Order: sequence, then C-alpha cells, then structure tokens
Amino acid sequence: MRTSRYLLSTLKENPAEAAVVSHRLMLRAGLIRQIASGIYTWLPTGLRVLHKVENIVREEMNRAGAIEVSMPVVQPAELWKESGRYEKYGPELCRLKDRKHNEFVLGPTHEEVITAIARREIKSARQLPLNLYQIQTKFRDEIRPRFGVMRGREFLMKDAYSFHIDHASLEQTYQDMYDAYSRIFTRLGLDFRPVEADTGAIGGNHSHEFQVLADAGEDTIVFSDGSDYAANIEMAETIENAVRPAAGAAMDKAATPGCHTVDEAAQALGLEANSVLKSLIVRGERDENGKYELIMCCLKGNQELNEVKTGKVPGLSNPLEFATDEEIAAYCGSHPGSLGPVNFKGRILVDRAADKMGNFACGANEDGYHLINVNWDRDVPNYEVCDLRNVEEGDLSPDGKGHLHLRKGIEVGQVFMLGTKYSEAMQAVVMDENGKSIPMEMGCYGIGVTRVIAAAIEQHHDERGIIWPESMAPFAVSLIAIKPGRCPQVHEVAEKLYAQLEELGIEVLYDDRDERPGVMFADAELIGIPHIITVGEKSLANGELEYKDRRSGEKQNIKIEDMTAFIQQKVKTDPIITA
RNA sequence: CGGUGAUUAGCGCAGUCCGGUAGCGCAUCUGGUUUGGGACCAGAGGGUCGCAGGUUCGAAUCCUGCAUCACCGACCA
Repeated sequence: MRTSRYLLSTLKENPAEAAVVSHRLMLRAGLIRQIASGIYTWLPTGLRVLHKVENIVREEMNRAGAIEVSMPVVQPAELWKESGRYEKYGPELCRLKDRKHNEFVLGPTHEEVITAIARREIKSARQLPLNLYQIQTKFRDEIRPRFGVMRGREFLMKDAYSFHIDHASLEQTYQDMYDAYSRIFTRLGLDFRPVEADTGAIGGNHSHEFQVLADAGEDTIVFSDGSDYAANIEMAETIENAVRPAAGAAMDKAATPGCHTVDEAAQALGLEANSVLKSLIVRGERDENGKYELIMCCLKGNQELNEVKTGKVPGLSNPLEFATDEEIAAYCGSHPGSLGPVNFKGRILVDRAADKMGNFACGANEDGYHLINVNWDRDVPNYEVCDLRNVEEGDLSPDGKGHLHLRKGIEVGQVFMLGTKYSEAMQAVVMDENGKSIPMEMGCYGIGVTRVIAAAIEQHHDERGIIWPESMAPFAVSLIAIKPGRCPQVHEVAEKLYAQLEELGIEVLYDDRDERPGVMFADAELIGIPHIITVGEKSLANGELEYKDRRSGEKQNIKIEDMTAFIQQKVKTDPIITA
C-alpha cells in the first residue's frame, strides 16, 4: 500500500475526550472515529487490525471443531419473550418496531436465535455435539459507554454456542474452548489470565473469564502466589484464620453525635475502623406480591461488601438491592450510620471475617449513639455466618496455598456452561437412546473482538504510539523513502524494494509522500508498524538500507540485496502455536 | 439513572463574568526558502458560536427550554 493512495488519518494532537491510552492512540493513529456515544467507524488501518484478530479467532475456532454461521442483528422480540429475557434483560436491550408495528430487538447476544436454529436443525442425538460460532456485530445500550471501543454500545464479538446430549460432552467442549481461547490470546501476544467468574445475565452454572492484565481494566481479578487459583473479585473467596477473642467487659453505650461513617465513629470512639462493625441493610427476595423483608449484613468496618456473593445467599434479592434510607428509618428506628445487630428485629447475616471480631463497636439503632464492647452470641444471639466480603490483598488463597493478590483486568473473553436454561425454555430437545425427548445441554463462549484491540494497545505502547504484536499489526513493514524527489536513486531503490516485498506477500505501507522524514517516522511509529525500513541517500552511498525494530528501537544497516531475506526472517517470528 | 462539566473553523482552545465588526495555534491551499526526527517566511480560504425561543437598538456573551458529548458514581457478557 502506498501512503499517497491510502487514508492514514493520523492526528498530531490528543483528542479531548479520550481518557485512557488505548482510546487516545486509536483515535490518533487513525483506527477509529466516533459517530455517536459508544458507536464507532473503523477506518482502514483499524479495519486491517480487526481482520487480523478475526482471522486468528476464526483459525482457532475452526481448529477446535467449531462451525461458522452468521445470525441476524435484528431479531424478533417473540424469541426473547419465549426465553423470558425480553422482560429480564432490562434497558440495555434495544427494542424497536418495524413498519407493521412488529416488535424486534437489536441482538446483544444470540442464545435465543441459536437455540431456535438448533431446535429446528438438530434432529438426532447423533448430530451432537455441535458447536456453532459467528463473528458478528452486537448492540447493547450501555448506561455509560466509555474508553472508546473498550465499552462501546455497538461492538464486534465472536460468539459460539455448543449443544450436547449430556453434561460430560459439554465439559469436553468447554475444555476445548478454554484451550482454544488460551491459544488465541497467546497468538495475539496478550498477557492474560483465565479466572473463575460469575455467570451474570447470561445464566448457567460454571464460567471462566479471560482477563488481560492492564491498569485501565474495569474488572478486579484475584490470583494466588502459591497455586494456580485465579478468580474475578466477584467470585473470589478466602480462608479466615483469625480467632475470635474472648468477650470482655459488658456492653456499653457511647454518644457519637454526627457520626455517619465507620471512620467517623471509629475516630469518635478512639478505635481503628477494623474494630467497628459495618451494618448494611439489603432487601430480601420478593414474594408473589412483590413484598420483601429487610436483612442486615454485618462486615468489619474496613472491609467491603461483595454484592455478587451476597446476592447468592438464599432469601436475598439477586441482583442485590439495597434498602432506601426511608425503609431503614421506618424499620430500624434510626438512620444508616447508627445501625447495628443488637436487638435488630430481622435476619442478621455476618461475614466470616466479622464473625471473628470480639469486643467491637457497632451502631445502637439510635441516631447519634454506638454500642461498645459488643460480642456475638452474648449480645447478639441469633445470626448466620456467610461469605459477604471482597477479598483483599494478602488474604489467604482458598486452596490453602499462598496468598491472594489483586490486579486490574480487561475481560476479553468468557466461557459458560449454560446447562439446559435455554433449551428447556425454548424446547430444544433431542431423543435419547430410550426414545425420550430431553433438552440439550448447552455451552456458550464469547470473545470481544473489538475490545481485544483496545486491550492489546493498553499492554503494548510507548510515548510514541502503538507497538503492535506482530500478529495484529495492520502492516508488517513500514517502508520510508527519504526525499525521493531529490534523489532519483532513493526513489528507484524504494520502488524496487516495495515491489519485491509485495511480491513476497509481505504487507508493506510504503510512505511515498515526499514528506519531511520526521513526519513519516512519527506516523510509522504512531501506527505501530513492527518493522521500519528507511531508504535514504546516506546509507545508499554504502549500498545499504536502514532497519529499525519498533519494539526495541534497535537500528541496523542491511545491504540492499539482503533486505528482503532479512525482513522475511523477521516477519516469521510470529509466535504461532502449532500444537 | 444521580452528580459535575462541556458544546465557538477539520482538530486543540481563548473570548462569556462586564452585550457593541468572531479570535489564536495546528491542519488545508498558493508562492518562496529549506531538506535525515512532527521546518521557516509571506499570503489565502474556511464559522447558521449545539438547537429553539425570549430580553435588548444590538446576543457567542443575559434568561428559559431542549439536544448532544465527556468525566465521577451507581450499573454491566
């Protein structure tokens, strides 16, 4: 490709709206342009990268035995009503009507469509297992799109769905997909971790996320330094090895006027936050009339409630809902900030770490007062101990091996065992050997193709721009001719080398603009092309060309006649897994 | 959805408090000088000041409403 005939679209200045480095560089390098909040055009350079990622994903999916299909973006609402998600999915599901007032949705995911296909096309258990995938546009009307394509509303996703006669077969395909994902992200040059994950809105009973480690990530992941335990913080657990101290002096009441937070109360009482109990009021499960009870959750004052784990406690609202201040005042007789388990009239859940506290302080259920020297059992006879808190840096690994560490991650893929959630709701059944019709076991497996690109940039950049992993680069080689208009030999050599590289099937961006060298170097480095060849008068005098490695910055001169072989060798270093 | 802020040339911004001929830098075009890391000089083009209404002799500026965008939070494969 000649730069003079291409749309480079690089920006010299930083766009005002971009807060994270990948968003900024994607705009500056001319990969994407925003057309509305969370909705982007992919410019030529960006699209080349997108195709690179797609092709690697496609190769590995095919290798793992999945079959490619393409499903519609616009889907009849009818299917979503059948699965029950038309009501359940919420405002993130974009709904629309056609001219005949029929209801449709923009697909945020494709379980409904694939299940409708499977129940019609799969006629015999002998066709199983079957794994179908597509690489296709999704639309989710996110509350707050941000960070460019990292959390867009319209995005490209590879989604695969597998169908099985039994759970053992599902487990096999789940493992195959897990392995395929590991190969994909390795080939893409990403530093990633598979972690145990919550199943969220998709449902199902077992799931792993593939997280790319990056400070800009929106997820917190937890892993052990003594084993291969790794989990999203939503799921992560720990072992509490503290021992509850013996109860001491009798419970007493202390005035804490104006104290509304744990820290304020602790300071007023002359205690550390970890000696004060944090009491939160949440809603229980709704009954058929929509009524619910209020439940108290107790944590150590310096620890955080984990809403996902708490929502899974039987009898609690899930997703977890907090009580309003009005509900709390009416029920407890005091406001948040003065709440505590002593004489609380409802169900009390105590986090496992908080259960190890003794002689602690807590709210008195009376505005402006706290209780001190409180002890479980003695002062609070009825309570349940559960796992309610977020794990913290340095906590023990739940397998007893090593300690936990927290890092930020970008979720680029997730694999789920769905079980029969959709096949039962939508009657996707096959006959078993006894002639009995049974719902198929299902799995689903997603990769955020557009998000992968942002994640790669978060991990691979410097002050000059993007440094693409070889496998994702929009071009393998940047060929820069210094002032070809002034020196005919430069022009001649550059043109010849360009033709040779093209002939070899190496993707070259040949900067033939006759710009000042600084402009061309800056663009090549901003776009992140891994190999930069410069043709200039200086080294031509010795019969040489200049080579620069974008990643290491190392330069070397190569004889003109050796350059094509040299580059062929360089381009071959793509870390393709041949397993 | 709550909080905060923004919207002026293709991009980045000033001007708004205190109403009076719409500006700066970059980019673009022309001419010249330069020529190995985002050149310099001279000139030119480019604007319904987000939209609608109001106040005023006069509105980018004041008032009202709306829209869009961003950031923080809540939420989220």
